[in-house]
Amino acid sequence: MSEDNINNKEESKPSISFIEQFVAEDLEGGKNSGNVITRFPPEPNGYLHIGHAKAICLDFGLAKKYNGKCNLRFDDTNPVKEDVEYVDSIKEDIHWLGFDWEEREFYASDYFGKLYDFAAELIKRGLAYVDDQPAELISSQKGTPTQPGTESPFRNRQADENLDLFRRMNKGEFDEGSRVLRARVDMTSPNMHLRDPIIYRIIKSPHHRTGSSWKVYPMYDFAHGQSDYFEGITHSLCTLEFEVHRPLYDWFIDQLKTDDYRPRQIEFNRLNLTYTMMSKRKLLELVQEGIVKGWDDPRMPTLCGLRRRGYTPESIKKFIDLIGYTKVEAINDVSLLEHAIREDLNIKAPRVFGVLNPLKVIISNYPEGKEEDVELINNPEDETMGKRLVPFSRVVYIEQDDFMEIPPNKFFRLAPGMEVRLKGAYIIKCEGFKKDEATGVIEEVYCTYDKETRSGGSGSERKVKGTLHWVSAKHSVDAEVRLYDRLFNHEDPSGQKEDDYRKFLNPESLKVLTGCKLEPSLKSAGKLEKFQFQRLGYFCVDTDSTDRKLVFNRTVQLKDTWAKVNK
RNA sequence: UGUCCCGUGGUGUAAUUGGCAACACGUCUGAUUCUGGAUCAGAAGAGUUCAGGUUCGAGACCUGACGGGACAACCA
Repeated sequence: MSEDNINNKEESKPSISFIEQFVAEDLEGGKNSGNVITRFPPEPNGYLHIGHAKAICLDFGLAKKYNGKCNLRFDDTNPVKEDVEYVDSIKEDIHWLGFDWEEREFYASDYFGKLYDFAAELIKRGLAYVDDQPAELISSQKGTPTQPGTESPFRNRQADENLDLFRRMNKGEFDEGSRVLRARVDMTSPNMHLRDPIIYRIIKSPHHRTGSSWKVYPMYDFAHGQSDYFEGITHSLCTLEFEVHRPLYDWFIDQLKTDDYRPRQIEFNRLNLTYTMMSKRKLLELVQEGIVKGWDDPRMPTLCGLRRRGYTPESIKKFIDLIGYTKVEAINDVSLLEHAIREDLNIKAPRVFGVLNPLKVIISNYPEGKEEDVELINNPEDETMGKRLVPFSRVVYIEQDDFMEIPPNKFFRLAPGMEVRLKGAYIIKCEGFKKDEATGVIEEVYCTYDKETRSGGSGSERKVKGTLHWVSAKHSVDAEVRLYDRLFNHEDPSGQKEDDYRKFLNPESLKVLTGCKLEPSLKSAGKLEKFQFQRLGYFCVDTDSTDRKLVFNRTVQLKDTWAKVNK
């Protein structure tokens, strides 16, 4: 192999997605004067979820990489479903992810005037007509994917009359549903979207931005492509289901454009995650039916839910980077998302002691009333995070799981006669325990400690098989800890034809633990602050937490090879 | 009985545009560890849905099957 080849291998760039390849080609071809302008176009009718994050990362990320701009545009063409509540949450979530649209905050409703004029122009050119038929009739005349449609009796209405009716529709002279404006394309097209699509309908509810100045509203298909055109979008990135809409968008732009410029639409696969679902409608049902506690319930795949769960924007972006953009409809394993958050928090989260299911351990030869501070490293992955002092005393709590009366093989924890290290403190030996014979519950464990084995001390070299986390009973703070598991116990809960997704709800998706014992330093933790509870997982302070009642959420468990062995 | 899109280890993606399939997650070993975490070393696992064709050479190109998906809201 020549030296050149070796160098090439070492320098080989990470591959870019097919979308980015198209963009790069356009740039090389001198299209759009070398500009890249994208847009993220949410409808303000729900909260953003991780699937939207995939689009956001693409739209904003690509623009940034190619020195372009990305607009935020709310597709607010349906006043009956949309609300400012959603506008605000969407903006917050995009910022949280770390993207910014500067002053370019647009609304499809900004273009209602232009869109109306364009529709009027289409009428004048004989390319649009007012249809007086009811919805069911129009629908039945559309035909089916395998059968051509039939033409409306109003299809050949004269332009003057169409124009007059369209104006009067907008003045509120007609009832909702009584008339629509349709584009005059081709009722026999194999593409259903081209069969004289409805482009305007009468809606009399007020709009969150334009109030009641309009009585007629453009359909999404009539607003979206043209909005891109008005904004000078060069690359219009969207999900696969809009592929069949593209010919329609092109048809509109053909009527509208005055030069060579036109936005290039590129479709990619939407994000699917195992054991959850992304349908906004179904997520709304979970909220409305009280199955979850709100849009920001930590079990939700919404960005606010993930944020409250303890996910970082970096971990979400890393995950999205890992899964890539293709045209294959894929379902991604949540374990990859979990890997991303573990990897991020491993570096960032300070380690602390928290005992979820406390078991009292009495160290009988440790002087009563004595207490001492032991020093612990905050994060072995990052020395700059320093050390802290944790109080130790005669009575400590350990995890119930860390003691067994009759241990199986390879149980490196506490059991009668066995020794174990209390991390950062001493080696202790189990001398006995107290058990409620009726229930079989272990109530207390009695140990002795080896004074010489204090961590960092002269006798600390001695090895024992297990190391446990612990909390001094006297100094511990109580907390509620919420353990989350997947919301559904089916990989694809909403993809089952026969069964409603509700059938697959995991009854154990939330377990609330009270009386958990935490080390005292946690008392002052701020909301959403993240920690690794050593040997257990990553946790963050819930937004419900107060000074009087600490509440933590478990973001994700640590990998647990013992649990696997134990199976 | 249509039109459009897609088929690469268990999962998600690569393959310098035609030169004998790479990475990540997961899985399994082992080392190490005062977290059964992290880290380190290693392993197993696909011959690219199938059948033809073009070519010296195909995961890439062509044809045809097969399989999956999208499209029939006055939703977006």
